[in-house]
Amino acid sequence: MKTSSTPARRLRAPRGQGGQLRDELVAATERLLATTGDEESVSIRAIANAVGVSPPAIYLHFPDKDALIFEVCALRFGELADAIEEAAIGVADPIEALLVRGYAYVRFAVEHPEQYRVLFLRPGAGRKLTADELRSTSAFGNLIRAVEEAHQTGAIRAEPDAIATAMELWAVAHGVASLVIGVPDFPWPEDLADRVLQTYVRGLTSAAVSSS
Amino acid sequence: MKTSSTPARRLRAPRGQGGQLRDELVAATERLLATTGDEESVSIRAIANAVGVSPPAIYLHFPDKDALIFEVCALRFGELADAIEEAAIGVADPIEALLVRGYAYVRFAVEHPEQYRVLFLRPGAGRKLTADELRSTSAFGNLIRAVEEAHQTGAIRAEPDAIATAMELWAVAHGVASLVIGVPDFPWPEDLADRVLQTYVRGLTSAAVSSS
DNA sequence: TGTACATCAGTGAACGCGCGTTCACTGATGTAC
DNA sequence: TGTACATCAGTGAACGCGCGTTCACTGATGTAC
Repeated sequence: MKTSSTPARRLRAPRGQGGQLRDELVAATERLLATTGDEESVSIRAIANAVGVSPPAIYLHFPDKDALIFEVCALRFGELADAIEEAAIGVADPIEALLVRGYAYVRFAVEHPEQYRVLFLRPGAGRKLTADELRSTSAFGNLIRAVEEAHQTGAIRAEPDAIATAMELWAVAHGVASLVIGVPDFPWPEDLADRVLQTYVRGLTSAAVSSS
Repeated sequence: MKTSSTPARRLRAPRGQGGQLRDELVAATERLLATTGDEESVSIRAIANAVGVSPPAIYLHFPDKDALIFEVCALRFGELADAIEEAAIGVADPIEALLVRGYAYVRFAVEHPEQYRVLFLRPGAGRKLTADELRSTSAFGNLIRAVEEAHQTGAIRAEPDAIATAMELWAVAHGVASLVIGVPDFPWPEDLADRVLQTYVRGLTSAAVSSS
């Protein structure tokens, strides 16, 4: 059963519209990544076939395969950031806002496991993500601000600072997301993300530990 | 620079000792996985070359490549379980025991990132890990017992039960481990695992929430 | 108003490569008669 | 005590495959004179 037996040759773009194919390539790559979930199995030939174009045509718009994959990852990362912000809109309580962000993060990951895998779980996923880049990313920056807000209202502790606490929150949400994605056959409870995030944030709200 | 230019042909095993090569194949595969960190790049040819044997010799001991990789994963999983148990020996306080288990888990993962990747982060890693298998695994079973102990002494809440709480603890530890492995260039604080686990367990120790 | 030319958006065939696996074989060693 | 034979632990060469990428090319379309 060859599912890709439809050549469906694409019409050639008119004179000035060469960049049009570029967008279609990105879209097709994103789609293929979503269905296969494995960067390795998304081949230049498969992408070209999905768009209805010959493999070398891709090199008119991207220097190599890595550049194409990277662009798709960047797009997905933006979508993840948008999904989180959208979820946090209009949530007044700063604690609730933190929880809602965490849920949105996990939901995005579980609903797009293959893309999440490409973003954070594939070998060398974060290789290009340096400290400055990540900190300037809207997603992480927004989370830091949300933590600061919760801290300034006295709702949570944030030690030693908001950045460290944001990292911890990220780790907790990432833990639920990547575990559910990585071990999918296990009967994870529906409310795993809720419980973990609530317990963690409760740990942040409780009085400072008295240890030395 | 070909590092594998040493053929170093291995001596043929004596008559009854055919299984000897089997062990050497497993050891070499484990070693290669540890250095490359990617199952895809650990090829039949590379394994055979590392042992000093021809590629087809592998098929005298394993039906296919998957069977060999799976056996190596199972071994590593056992080592992870052992490392956790060893760390928990002699820790009387049940809360401290939970924390110590979490640290040991994260430490194992960070010290053996490639093996951890093969165990839990590669595509299809947990595909073969069904609920019953995992529950009967010593590693997860021990964690459940540790949670029960902490619950019975009144040190923590465990809702709805110890199994669910064990899953949550796993998710939290896995979060730190896989994030540090997945985004290695980010300046993670040294004590990220400590802080996350402590905060989470503090959330478990605090009084039950009053929400409806 | 016609024509030579440049440009653009691609195509078709082929490159070398490494992969997992198969197949027919070899040669030492033990065993039966 | 010698010899034919079975078995065991491998080997060497080759299979078909899909991969990323390159190279020479095509043919429609706009532009300069």
